[in-house]
Amino acid sequence: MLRMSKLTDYGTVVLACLARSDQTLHSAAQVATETHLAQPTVSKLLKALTRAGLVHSERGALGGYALARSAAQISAAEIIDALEGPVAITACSATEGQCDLEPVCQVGSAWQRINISIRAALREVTLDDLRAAAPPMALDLKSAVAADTSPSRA
Amino acid sequence: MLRMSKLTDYGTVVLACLARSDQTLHSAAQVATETHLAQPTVSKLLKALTRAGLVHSERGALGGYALARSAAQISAAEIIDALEGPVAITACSATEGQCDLEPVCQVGSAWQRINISIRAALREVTLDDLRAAAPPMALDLKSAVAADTSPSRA
DNA sequence: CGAATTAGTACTAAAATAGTCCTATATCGA
DNA sequence: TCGATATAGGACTATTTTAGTACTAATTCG
Repeated sequence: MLRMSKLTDYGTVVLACLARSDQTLHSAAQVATETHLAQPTVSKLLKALTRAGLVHSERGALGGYALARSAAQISAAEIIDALEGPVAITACSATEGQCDLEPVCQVGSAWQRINISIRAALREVTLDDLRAAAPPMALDLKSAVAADTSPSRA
Repeated sequence: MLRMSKLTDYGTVVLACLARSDQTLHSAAQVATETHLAQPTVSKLLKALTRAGLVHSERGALGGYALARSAAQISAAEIIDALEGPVAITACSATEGQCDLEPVCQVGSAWQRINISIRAALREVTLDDLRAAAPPMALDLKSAVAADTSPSRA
C-alpha cells in the first residue's frame, strides 16, 4: 500500500551495505557483488544517491562511494525523495482549484493530508532504524484527518 | 510518497458522492455527472467497489448504486484494498527467504513493517473522516521500526 | 415485450519503471 | 606522461502497470 518502486528498495539495500563499514570507500562493483544486484543498477542508484547528497563519491582508480553522513542521520524520507522524487498523489492535489468539482474534492485534500503525515513520520525513521529488525506497532492516522496539531511541512 | 493510483482517488470521490445521500440509489451515469468523471470510468470503479462489498448494487431499470454500509463504517484501508488489491512493497518482502542476500535484506522487512503500521493506521480512517477537511498532524513511525507494541495483522 | 441499468470480459493506448549501454572525466600507479 | 580503473552523465530500450474504452450478457421495471 505504501508502494515504492523496486529501485527505492534496492537503494535502501545499497545504503545499508555502505552503512556496514561507515567511512570506507566501496566501488560500485563491490557493492553490486555484496548486494547481488546488477552492476549497472547499483551504479544508477549510487549516482542518484550521490546527487541527492546522501552518498559521497570519489573518482579515480581508488575511488568509490561512502555514506555522506552517518546512518543515524539519514532518514527514510530522504531516501525516498532521492530515488522517487517528490511524488504528488494526484494531479488534483498538486494544483488546487483545478478540479471541476468543489463539493466532493475535499476528499483529495484529505488523502494529501494523510500523505503529509506519513512523510513527517518517515522523516523520523533513520537508516539505522531500517537496518534493525523488529515487530510492527500501532500508529494513529485518524487524527491526521480529523486533525489538530503541528502543521508540518510537505 | 503514499502513492495510490488515480483510480483509487477517483474511487474515493465516487464513494464520497454516494455518501452524500446515504441510502438513495444512484445510477452510474448520475454519479459520473456529479463527479465530472468519465462514465465508463465510474462504472468500472463502482463495479470494483461492489465486488469488494463496499457498495450495494441493484440491477434493472430503476437500479443503481448505494453504500453498503454507512460512511463511518468504511475505512480508507478498505478503499485502497478494493481498488489496488493487496500491494506488497517488493517481491522480496512478499516471499521471504527468496532473497539472495541475508545480511542486508533485513532492510526489506523494515519497510514492510512500516507498511503494516501505515495500513493499521489507515484502517482507523473512515470515509466520513475523508470527507471532512482539516490541517495535518504528526505521527510516529520510528517506533514502528524500533518497535515494541501491538503485532497488528497485515 | 421493450427500455434502462448493472455485470462481466476483453481490448487498446499511454505512461511509468527497470534495466542497459556508451562516452566523458578524474585519479592513482608505473 | 601514459595506461588502467572508477565514477558521471546522458540516452536509449524493453517491460510492466495503469487508464480508459468498447462490447455483450443479464436483470428488472413499466
